Amino acid sequence: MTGGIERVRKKREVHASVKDQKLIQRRRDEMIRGAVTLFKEKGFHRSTTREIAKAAGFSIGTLYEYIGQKEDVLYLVCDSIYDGVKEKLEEMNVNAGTIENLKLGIAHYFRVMDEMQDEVLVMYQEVKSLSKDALPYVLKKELEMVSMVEALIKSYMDHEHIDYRQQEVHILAQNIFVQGQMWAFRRWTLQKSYTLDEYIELQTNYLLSGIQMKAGDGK
Amino acid sequence: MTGGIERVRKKREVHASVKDQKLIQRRRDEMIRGAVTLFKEKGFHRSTTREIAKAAGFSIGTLYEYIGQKEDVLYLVCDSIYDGVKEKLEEMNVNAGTIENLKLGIAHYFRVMDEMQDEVLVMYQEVKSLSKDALPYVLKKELEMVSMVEALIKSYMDHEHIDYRQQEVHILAQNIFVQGQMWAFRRWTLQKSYTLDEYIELQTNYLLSGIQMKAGDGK
Amino acid sequence: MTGGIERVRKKREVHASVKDQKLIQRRRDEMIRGAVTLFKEKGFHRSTTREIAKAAGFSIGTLYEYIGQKEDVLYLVCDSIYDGVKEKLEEMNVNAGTIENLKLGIAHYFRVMDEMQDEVLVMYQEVKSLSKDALPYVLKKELEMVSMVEALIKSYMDHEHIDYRQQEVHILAQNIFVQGQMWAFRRWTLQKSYTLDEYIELQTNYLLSGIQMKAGDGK
Amino acid sequence: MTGGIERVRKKREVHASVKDQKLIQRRRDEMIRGAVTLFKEKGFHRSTTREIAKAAGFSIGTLYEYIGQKEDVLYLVCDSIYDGVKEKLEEMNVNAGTIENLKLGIAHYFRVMDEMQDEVLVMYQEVKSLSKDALPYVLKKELEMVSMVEALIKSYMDHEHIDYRQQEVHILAQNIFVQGQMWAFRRWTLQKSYTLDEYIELQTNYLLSGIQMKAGDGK
DNA sequence: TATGAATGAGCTTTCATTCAT
DNA sequence: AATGAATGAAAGCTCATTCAT
Repeated sequence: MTGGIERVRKKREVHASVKDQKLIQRRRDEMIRGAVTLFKEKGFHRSTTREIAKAAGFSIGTLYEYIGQKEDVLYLVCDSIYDGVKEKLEEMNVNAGTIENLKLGIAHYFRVMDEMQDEVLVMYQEVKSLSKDALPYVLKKELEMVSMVEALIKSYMDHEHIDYRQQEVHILAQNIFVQGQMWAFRRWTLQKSYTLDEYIELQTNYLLSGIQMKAGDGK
Repeated sequence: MTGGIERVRKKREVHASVKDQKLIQRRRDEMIRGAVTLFKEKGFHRSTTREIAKAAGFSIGTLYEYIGQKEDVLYLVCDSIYDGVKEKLEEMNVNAGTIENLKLGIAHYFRVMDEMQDEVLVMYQEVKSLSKDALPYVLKKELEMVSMVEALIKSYMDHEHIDYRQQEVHILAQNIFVQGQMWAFRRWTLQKSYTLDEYIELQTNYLLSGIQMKAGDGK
Repeated sequence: MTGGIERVRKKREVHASVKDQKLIQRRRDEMIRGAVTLFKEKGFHRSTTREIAKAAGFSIGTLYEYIGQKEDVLYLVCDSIYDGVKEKLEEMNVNAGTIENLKLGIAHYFRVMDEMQDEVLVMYQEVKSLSKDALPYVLKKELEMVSMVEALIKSYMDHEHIDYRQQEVHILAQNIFVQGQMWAFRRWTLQKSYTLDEYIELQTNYLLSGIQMKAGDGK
Repeated sequence: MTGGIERVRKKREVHASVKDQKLIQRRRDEMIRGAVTLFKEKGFHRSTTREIAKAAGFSIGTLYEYIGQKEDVLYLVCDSIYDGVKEKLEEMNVNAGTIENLKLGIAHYFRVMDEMQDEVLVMYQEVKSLSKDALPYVLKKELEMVSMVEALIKSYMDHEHIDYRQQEVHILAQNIFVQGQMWAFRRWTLQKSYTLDEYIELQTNYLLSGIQMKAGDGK
């Protein structure tokens, strides 16, 4: 099912009748902004193309000048959210490898998830609606993000000369990644029990205890 | 959005024209079985009521003798999956409180998630399609399941006289719970890297290191 | 383009959701009747599916219970017209081989074309709108009709022991066939200049002079 | 429907925003050339104005500088094809009235039909799509062409002092005219059975036998 | 209780036409 | 004179739901 992910390179092409690339970018941004709001509220399937066009601020005819089919909107939205998240994550470049750095990195990731929780929610509820065609492009991006988390952990472990197995670091990265999303998609329960700061502290302590135990062993 | 969860008591009523309760139960079971297969493949929105009826083995007219609207099928499916999971979890009653017991409990939960991964996937991809009306009933069940995990941890901690804050145990339970689902809904990447046993071992070690560090502190 | 005609055997399948074959036949007959009237006036392309449904006396939803796509209506119409023409032609079985018989046969064909001129017109204006898929089935029927005319001529020639080349009889049959249709699709000019009887007489004389000259030669 | 034909005089006006008549002519020629190719392949209704513009080598905006509505393209195309056919027919001016001349004239007409069979096909498949408004202009041209054939026959008959009724010559002209078109629009069957030369010979023999029989009677 | 034909609101998508640049 | 982005009416088609049998 996902065997083709590794081979995915370029972005998926979305058909546009309009030729002006600048304009395409601008209109698609408007489209995405509107669509996120809409999908947040009603989901992709319950949103009509007319509603999407309206939310974007143009007519249905114009919408179809910039996409080939309804699904393209979903792809553009997912793609854009990933880019947004990735960009925000890259803002904070933390490679020093100290324990402080690791903590900061994790906290930063959780805060990004908090800021973009609507988008994260939309994406997580809707990716599965993407066709077999578009899915790999999005999943590839997700893996890239997990890799970023992984790099952060390795940077720390290398710096501290902690011995680790690739598998362990990988699963740890996945856990952190999912716990970040959890804050968004389980907010109906989590955000009633914890503030963001509490959540960050609890999860960080917990994550680090796992890592440091290892560190204790390793030394 | 979910403020009403606590007040939810009875099951949500699903309209049926037929009176015979036994028959209702039988037909709905057939319906659910067919629907799960269908939703697994095409999702709720892309499945038509005709397809659901066919998969269940009866006519569209008959389908509507046992439900009020299409969404009811989704509700029944989600409800039934939760019941299924819960039942399986309850099969293994592990309250001894020993470390072995905790490990067994966690492993058991992960194995149940593995066995029912299709169902878990369906549920996780589709709950968001439930109306405001039906959602609370389903979320309530989810909380019950988290509570089961929580109880398992507490039982261990109490037995070991480990000091803990409610908040910590709660987040731990949520983590375990989500990690179990993760095995199902991130199988596209996880199940390429790990066998179920590896996954269980890695996650258990990791979870316990967090807990035991605590234990070390506590004593 | 038409290389596949010879291999066409069964009727082209037109999708129907309804199962009752009797009902399908009845509804399709209603549909065809309405559609012919409509196509006569506006042509296939300018007629909407809603108009077709209305002309047939049922809703758009019902229309699509009996066809798979709009084009199927055109196919059914063309198919039905051919069947109608063929049936009428077969009513008069003229194989005696006398000159009187030949004349009667030709006259009968022209009269059928006159009776069904609306249908003939519709078919001639719209066959080209059939997809590559459906066209062969219709062209095959046309060839069958030309063959009927051909048989009529041969029957006469054999009876009169006239020597003929296959090619000549074939082209003669094609001419008669087309002259019959001509009465319908050039009615805007022909029917202003001639009554049907005049037309029949003129064309018959003309056709026979060609044949009989041959006969004179042959003897 | 066609009662107005006789009163049709000037060409139908097609709206143009551009003033320069030379330019209009040039652009329309480009347009017609492109459109014929397009209509040949997909028909008028299935061709979009964008495609027409593209095939003509200019933008959709420019297209509408030279026509008022889509249908005008069809009118221009039909009109142009008629002009083309007529021009070719007039190339060979055969009025000598001899039997040779008649044969040559008929053969020439058939050869023109063969050369322009794509155009003939397009025209015959699409005239019916012309509005009530434009049709008379085109039908008038058709009658003119039938008259040319008629003149050819009369010229022969007069020269040979053959007695004829107007009606007979008229129907004969119509037959020849239609047989020429037949070569184009029934090519799917005719051109598999005959070469053009065979077709010409067969039809000519046949036509002449009718005429000469008459001649024999007449004397 | 079971059936499936009938319905029509509503969906996605197209495309002739306009008009500011 | 030329362009092409914008428009929205209208098209084909689907499908949840009803109801007579």
